[in-house]
Amino acid sequence: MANLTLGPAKEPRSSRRLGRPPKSERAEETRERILDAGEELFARNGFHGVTVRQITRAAGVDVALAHYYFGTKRGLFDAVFLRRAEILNKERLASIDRYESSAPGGQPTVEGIIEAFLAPVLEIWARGGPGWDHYFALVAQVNNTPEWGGETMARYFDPVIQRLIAALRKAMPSARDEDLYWSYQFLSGALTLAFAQTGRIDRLSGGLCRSTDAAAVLARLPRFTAAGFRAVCEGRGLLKSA
Amino acid sequence: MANLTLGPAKEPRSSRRLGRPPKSERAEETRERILDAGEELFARNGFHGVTVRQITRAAGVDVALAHYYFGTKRGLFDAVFLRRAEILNKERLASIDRYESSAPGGQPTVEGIIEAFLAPVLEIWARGGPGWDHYFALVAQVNNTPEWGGETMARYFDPVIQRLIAALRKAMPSARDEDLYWSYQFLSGALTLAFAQTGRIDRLSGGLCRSTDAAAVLARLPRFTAAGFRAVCEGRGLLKSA
DNA sequence: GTCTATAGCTTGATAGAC
DNA sequence: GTCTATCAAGCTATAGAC
Repeated sequence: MANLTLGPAKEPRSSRRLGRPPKSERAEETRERILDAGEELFARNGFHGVTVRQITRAAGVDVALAHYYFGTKRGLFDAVFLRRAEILNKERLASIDRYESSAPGGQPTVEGIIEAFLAPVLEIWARGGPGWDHYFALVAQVNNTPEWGGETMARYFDPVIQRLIAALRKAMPSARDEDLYWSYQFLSGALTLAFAQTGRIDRLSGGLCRSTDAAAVLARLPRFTAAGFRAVCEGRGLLKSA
Repeated sequence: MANLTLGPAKEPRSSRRLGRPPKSERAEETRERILDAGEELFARNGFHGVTVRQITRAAGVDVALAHYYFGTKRGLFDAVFLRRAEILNKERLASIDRYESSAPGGQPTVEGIIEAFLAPVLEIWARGGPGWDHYFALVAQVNNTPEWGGETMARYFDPVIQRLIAALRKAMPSARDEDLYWSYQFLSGALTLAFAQTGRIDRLSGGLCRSTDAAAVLARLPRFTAAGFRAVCEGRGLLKSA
């Protein structure tokens, strides 16, 4: 049934497999096929909009295997979400570190930091292929899902974001923390809606812009958000309220 | 079952009630109670995450009544979405018109237009009560839903957005249309993630900021996005690619 | 308009043979 | 590891009494 209170994944009843000790190569491939199919279908229809049967059917394997490998439907979802989050986080941390330690004149700028944060993501989006495409669309949905969306995003991504905020704080020493956090919230919303690829901008622009155009986002979003950060975090006293 | 291809609402089989001719006051109240409950539950769990039974149970009415009034589950969803969209659009159009016809010196600015566009929404969010709260969270989810989300947002909101773009085009005559549309896409993502109230910024900021703080958004989002528009739409030649 | 009753299916999950 | 078979529970939607 549709469950209103969607907690974290329950432990698989048969506790045989929690980590990742796949025996044969055939088994590992089966596991990956389920993850790939789940990624695509969860991204397209959301957690509740897909059945385990649809996923295994798309993967070309038996229903029971999904439960064998992942325990519950939610366990499968979490596995999908985690798989690429790890890669993404490593890339972004490395990029920020690299920029900070080699900033021109030893003085990192807001523009430089945000570019360093966004570029790896947008380049993966542009060049990563359909798997990444689906994954980013999934992140967009989770980011906008009340109740468990915020908790899930925090669990997987907050360390990198804290790293980003710290870097920006150093570049804008007079900025207030509330302003930094809210500005990041705006950046996050803008970025993930771009990921969602809903086709809305295609309609709105009469075909001039395309939802799938990662290069267009890369060319504009860093500039847009860096200017936003400066306007909010450096324009003290002008804010109407806290 | 969970339906992968979610088209527009099907005509109710019993074509008795499509428009809005509610006879008794009692009947009208029943209808509204179903809409209210649907609004809240759809917002919290998405279209597929809620059952018609849960909605009618929350509304304190019989299951069959939901089908009597709205035909299908999707018909109910669309009715929920439409109800407040109409109000919202009227307010925003009026606000932009009002600003344009009374701009200081007859010269509307980017900041003024965006403020005029955002203020009504954010003020309704701040003061509208829980029904509006749920509604905005629902919009956030739909906006980030691939496949039918873009189509739905376009259907209900595009006329107002075209009005906004036209006003901005006049204020920045040298801006390219692609830049205007993409900038609006970023604004839309930032705005709707703020609506989503996922609690993520609460966690991220260690309690310093609250997802529910409409005043904080009102104080920052117009400034953030106006600066973004200027940076993208007025900084010609500096863009890496189209 | 409202409710009872039910048709007809699909769901997540598991047990157990191979 | 993989598959067959199955369960209890829940689903949307409708027909028909009141």
